[in-house]
Amino acid sequence: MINKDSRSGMYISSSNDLQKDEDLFIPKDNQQREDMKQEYLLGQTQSQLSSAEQIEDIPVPRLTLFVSHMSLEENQIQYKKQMSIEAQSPIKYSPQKKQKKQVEQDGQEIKQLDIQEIPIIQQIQTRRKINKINYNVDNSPVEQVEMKPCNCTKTHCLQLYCSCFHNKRQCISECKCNDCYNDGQHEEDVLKAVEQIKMKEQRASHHDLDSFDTKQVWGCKCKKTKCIKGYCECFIRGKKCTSHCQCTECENRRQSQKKQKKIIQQNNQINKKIKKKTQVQF
DNA sequence: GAGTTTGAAACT
DNA sequence: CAGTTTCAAACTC
Repeated sequence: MINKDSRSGMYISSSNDLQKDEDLFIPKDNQQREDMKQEYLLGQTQSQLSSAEQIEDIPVPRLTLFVSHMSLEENQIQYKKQMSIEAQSPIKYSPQKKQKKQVEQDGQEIKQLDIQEIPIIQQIQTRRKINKINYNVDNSPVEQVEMKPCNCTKTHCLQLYCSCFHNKRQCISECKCNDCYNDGQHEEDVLKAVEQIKMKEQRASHHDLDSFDTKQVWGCKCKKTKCIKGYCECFIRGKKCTSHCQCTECENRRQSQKKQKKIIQQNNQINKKIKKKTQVQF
């Protein structure tokens, strides 16, 4: 069931998913916590993480190591007691506030060590600013004015081709779309279209894909553009391509540190050569 | 701004 | 599920 928020114009699933997510992070006791963890991990490994290779780059799940420093102070011994490792889906992992609250509840100082490699966020964010087109890639609040208008001609702005529709937004006055149904006056048609897409998702997808979640990236299939142009789904979203992608000659993959070092060395050598040449010429 | 290219989405 | 078509955005000139 999908409803529409009258203030934001966004389409909202009325299921109690949020509540369920909330529950995930407030386990009543250790046993319950353990059960949920096992259940979640089992689901992940069976449905999505079929191989170690797949785990390499994908955004799911996020593993968090909880370490207790309490025991350290008590015994004056330099050791850390591992409490648990928890898997957290990128959609479901709790924001920092929630985690802090949980720490307070436990009455212990728990330090979180993210096992997942932290990406170079700054770099991505800079590029995001440049490439931020119609997709609300970082889910930041976007004013209607900031949205790039669409130009749909044939789809009544009721298919995922339409970036406004895809972002769960009504078309704006700047849009140059033809015969637009995504204008707030054809709510029934819009809801029908949304339902239809959701139905298709359920039938086709093998994971909990949400076509309307533009933060989710499940891999591009770029063939010619090396994933470094605006045609690439991953590139647009400021993400590196992963093993989910079916792209060819990709230049948007995370390189190993060794490779990166090699490239830097090569670049330095080239720069040196160029410097030498220019010095000789003058 | 028009025409071309591209890859996602939709269709068969 | 794979191949094809349609679509709108990105890109080029």
